[in-house]
Amino acid sequence: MFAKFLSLDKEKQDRIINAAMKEFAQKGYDKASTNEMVKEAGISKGLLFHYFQNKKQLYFFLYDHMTQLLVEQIEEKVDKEERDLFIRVRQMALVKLEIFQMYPELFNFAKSIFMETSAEVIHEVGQRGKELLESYFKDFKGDIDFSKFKKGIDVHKAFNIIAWTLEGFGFQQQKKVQSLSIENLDIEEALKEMDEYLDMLRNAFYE
Amino acid sequence: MFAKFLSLDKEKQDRIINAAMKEFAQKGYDKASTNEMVKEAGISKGLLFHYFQNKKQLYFFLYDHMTQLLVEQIEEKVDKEERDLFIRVRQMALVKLEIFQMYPELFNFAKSIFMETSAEVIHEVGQRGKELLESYFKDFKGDIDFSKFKKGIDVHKAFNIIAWTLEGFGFQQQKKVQSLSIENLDIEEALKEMDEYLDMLRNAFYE
DNA sequence: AACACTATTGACCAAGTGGGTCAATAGGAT
DNA sequence: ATCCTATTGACCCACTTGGTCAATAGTGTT
Repeated sequence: MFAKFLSLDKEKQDRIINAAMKEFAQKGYDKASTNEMVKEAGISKGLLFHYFQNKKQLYFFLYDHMTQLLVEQIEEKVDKEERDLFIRVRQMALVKLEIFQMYPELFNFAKSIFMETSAEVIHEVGQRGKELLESYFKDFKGDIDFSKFKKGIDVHKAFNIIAWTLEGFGFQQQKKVQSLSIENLDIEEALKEMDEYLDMLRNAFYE
Repeated sequence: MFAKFLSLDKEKQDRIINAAMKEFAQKGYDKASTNEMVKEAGISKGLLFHYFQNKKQLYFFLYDHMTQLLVEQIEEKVDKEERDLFIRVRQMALVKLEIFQMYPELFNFAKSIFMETSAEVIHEVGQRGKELLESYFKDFKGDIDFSKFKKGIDVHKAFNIIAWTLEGFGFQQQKKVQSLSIENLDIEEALKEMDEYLDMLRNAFYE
């Protein structure tokens, strides 16, 4: 169904994907403008509608395509046998970083889907989202080794603190990239800093 | 200049303020629709433009009015002599909670201002924002007692972890309020939970 | 050169929405 | 009755929307 689009050279594909995700993420389905997308992607209006029948089809193409990418990457790069929470969390962060470098708008797009209120798409979004996200989180909770935690620590709360810290750190880095122009963010440096945060939390929560 | 508006009964004022902040926060200045605002507030289009000359004036009224409220409340309820980081942070959280109960959209509105890109308002926003936010954060960093921290702890990072945890927790509670209908959130319960998070972090970082 | 075939453009369309206006009405006070 | 203000919502025109389509550019084959 998207054979024409998928046979484009990858660079152009990605330009279109990123432009569309950015617009949908910022404005929501209804207010997102296909005009803005084509301007940002540097293609003509006609071309976008040559590849995708209409706005809705484009939206769900992005949804499915990006979901697939996410699942693939997690499957490939996260070791499901690893039982240490911090190592698992770190692996997830690496996956996120890698994807972010290719599709900087993907996570904003994903977040925006949760907040979507448009009557046009909300039903179908609801349907597709359920299964996937559930299986994804069940996988993750899988079998973490909680015996390493100090006695008396509420592991659920500890997990939240770790997640929120990573989220906050990620957001901070994202803003840094946006302000300091293009990809001259020192990734090594950022990872080192992230590890320092994780070390602090490991010392705080592990025996 | 806004005498007419300010002499309205407070309930109606707040309905209008909340509706406008919500719309601006969700869509950004340009795409925010005054039609949506009046629909949400339950007033007529004409009335809104009876109180405010135009959209821009409304926007900056909200900006100034909410800034003032925030500063007042912090001035009143945060003890500047208190040198313990956790106590100070908790006081700030209480201020935030109180404001949130009256203006649930205020913090979303504030966040949206930072991301505003509209040519119409961006310059003036930039100008007003600077002074205020700077003085606000200088005040806060004021003179916290860092001697209570464990040796070897990076206090800057510790502060970030605390801030991100509070942010994450706050966001979680906000979502809970939105989904579980109106104000039947148990505030006592929420505060207790927040204190448990703060206790965990105090144990982690203090000697 | 001539032809075929696809990729790509952008002017164009009808429908809808935007901010803002204003004559008309409702309500209350005197 | 009269005056004054608060409030309404139909209306205006400019602009944007998703989507179309005839025309053009580009590429390869003969």
